[in-house]
Amino acid sequence: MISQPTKRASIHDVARSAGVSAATVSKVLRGVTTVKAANAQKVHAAVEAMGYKMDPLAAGLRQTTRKIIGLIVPDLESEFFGKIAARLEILAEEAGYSLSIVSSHESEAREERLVERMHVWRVAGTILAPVRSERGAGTQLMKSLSMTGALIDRVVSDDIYDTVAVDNAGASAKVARLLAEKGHRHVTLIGLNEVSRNVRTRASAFKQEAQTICPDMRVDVLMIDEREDNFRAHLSNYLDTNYPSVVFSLFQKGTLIALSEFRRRGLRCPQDVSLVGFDDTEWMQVTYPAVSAVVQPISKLADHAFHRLLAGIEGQRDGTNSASICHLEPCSLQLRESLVEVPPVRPAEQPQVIQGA
Amino acid sequence: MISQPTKRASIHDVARSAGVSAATVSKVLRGVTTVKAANAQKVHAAVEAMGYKMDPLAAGLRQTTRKIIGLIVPDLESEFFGKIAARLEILAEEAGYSLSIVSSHESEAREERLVERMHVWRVAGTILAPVRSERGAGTQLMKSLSMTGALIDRVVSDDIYDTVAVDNAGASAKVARLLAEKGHRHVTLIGLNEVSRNVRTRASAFKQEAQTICPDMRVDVLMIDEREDNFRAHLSNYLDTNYPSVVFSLFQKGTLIALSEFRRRGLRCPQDVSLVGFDDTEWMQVTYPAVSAVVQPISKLADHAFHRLLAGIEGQRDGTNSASICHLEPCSLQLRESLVEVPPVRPAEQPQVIQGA
DNA sequence: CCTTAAGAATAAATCGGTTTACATTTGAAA
DNA sequence: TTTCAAATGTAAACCGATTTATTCTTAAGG
Repeated sequence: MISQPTKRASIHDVARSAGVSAATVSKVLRGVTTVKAANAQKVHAAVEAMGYKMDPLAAGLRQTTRKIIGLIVPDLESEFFGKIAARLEILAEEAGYSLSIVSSHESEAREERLVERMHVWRVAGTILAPVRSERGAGTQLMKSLSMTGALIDRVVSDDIYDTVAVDNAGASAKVARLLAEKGHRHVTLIGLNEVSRNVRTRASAFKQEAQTICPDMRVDVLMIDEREDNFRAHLSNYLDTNYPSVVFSLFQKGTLIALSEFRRRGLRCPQDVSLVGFDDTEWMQVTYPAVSAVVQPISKLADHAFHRLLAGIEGQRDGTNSASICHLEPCSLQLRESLVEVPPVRPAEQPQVIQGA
Repeated sequence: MISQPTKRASIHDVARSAGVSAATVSKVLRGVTTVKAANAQKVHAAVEAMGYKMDPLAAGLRQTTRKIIGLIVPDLESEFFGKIAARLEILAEEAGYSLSIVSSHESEAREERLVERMHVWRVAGTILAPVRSERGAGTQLMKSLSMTGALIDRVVSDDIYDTVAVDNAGASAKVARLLAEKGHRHVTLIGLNEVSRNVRTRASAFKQEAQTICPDMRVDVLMIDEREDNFRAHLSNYLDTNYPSVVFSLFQKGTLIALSEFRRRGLRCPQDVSLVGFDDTEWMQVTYPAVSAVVQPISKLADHAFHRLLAGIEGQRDGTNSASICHLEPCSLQLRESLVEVPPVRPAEQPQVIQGA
């Protein structure tokens, strides 16, 4: 709430003070070497003396793009995208860019507007984590505006942009093999039918792998279309008449709901039923039992996306225009107390697949 | 990865196409009324025809500040600051600004650099959530650069900037009164001695209120200086020889650790020991028992900070330079299963205060 | 019909840098 | 000492808008 009386120093003020031209100051500041050492010294002294800081936005005015990278995520509240943003911020700065973070708030319409915003801001490149998939409105607009970019997370592959995502299918298959090894023959997958394809991919990959390596494994899929609110009720209803030896939750909150539902109905975990979750988080190591989970390599995701984008930005005039790359980052499995060898066999129940409303 | 062949249309192109001057186009676009309707129509038609979008950064070049508001938070991974950022993003856009979100990654040195970045970006105002407090490096630099701003969250009051924070003391006192009412006479507070003063404020306010309204209440304070890793061990050690009727966790993760530690040692919650946490989150309603918690009014915090900042920006030339305002937003209490009336009295133990290493 | 003031439109300056095109030094070879 | 190329330096154009100072219209009043 203070009024700034003194006008900010410009590059011309520095030039005058140093006794050289503005062009020379510009060269010195950008590290161009064709400047006599004596003059460079004078410029540095002047800059120091008057505390000059150049305006990075004005600097980019003459270029076609500015030293800015755009990041569009579906939400900022989740740990996942928060970590992505935090990591990318560091990477961008190390590369001399500043990161402009915006959230589409899970709205495709907004996603489209944000893509346009990145365009008018003349960002050097945009990393888009689409609300739905690589076929959403945002990606389309990016293409039609010929923007440089990369896609991340809820994405499979694209003809134009490089894509970087977690290997959902591979991780699910790995869990399937693990559960089979541990003797589990009755698994329940729980998931939410979101706009994002991720959860569905996880489910189908699990089923396929299970089918292949262990045909006698019963796999129930509890996939709810509705809002989360009813999720617990559906699960509870299911557990009234079904007794899986292990539950594999395909989304983070489901893991928590399953754990608390076990407790509510007096099921001991892992003695009565094991639990594995997709997506690891801090609290899973402090619950009792600590929960086994698929760990998504969030930092690596960000690293890879960033390097793909940078390649796109810097190799702009690369005539080859090589085909886009589709990168899948493998997940690791964090084993904790909630998953054990299958308990002694109980009377077999009839296979059954519940498909939510 | 596509190269953009066609140069972007500028305001001059639009002017030429519409058969008027650039100045006229500028007026039409900014809604200045001294333009003949016929010309305005032509401009709009031309804009539409060539898909012109003005460059918001070039537009602000001539002004002393741009239509940008800066937001500096200590981290982006937490739900708390994620929600703050998400809310402010919406508010800023509604007011015609765009929000530039950056994270200081809990580093005061970085916080300082980010304040400087906001300055060179010539933002209209900056909302700073300091790493430490209003007396940190970032706030100091903001003052010495005469920047417009507002402080949020880890902050009490300031002579220059308006401050907006949660009423930590009030909430703690409210919990103290509630626990007293419910008959609890042995409470354990658990907290982490962070750089932020928040947790310490919560502890001392609780003690003071307890002292006042219920002098016979025993209040143990378990405040750990070290990293979180050892926290669980300290708590476990404490519970070996102490039997509080309720634990009040002063930070979110502590709530989870307490809950799981209860289970590990076979303490039934809430029958054997009640639990209340500071800072509510999604998972607390799905655990068993569901956890009672102090709900921080995150959105309101953001709303208030934003309106204070906007007042600062727009009332810039307000000669009165009214004293800064210190706003405390009250918290509510979400009662769930984990807190009950005090169980039948057990043999009294000797009062004791444990102060972590 | 002539003045004159308000109303509209615009050329040019400006913001703070970069880049270009050209001028001036410098230094080594002739 | 002369010559020419390489090394340095700079004025001016430029980026894409806004704003100012000025000119050109228009319309009311005498």
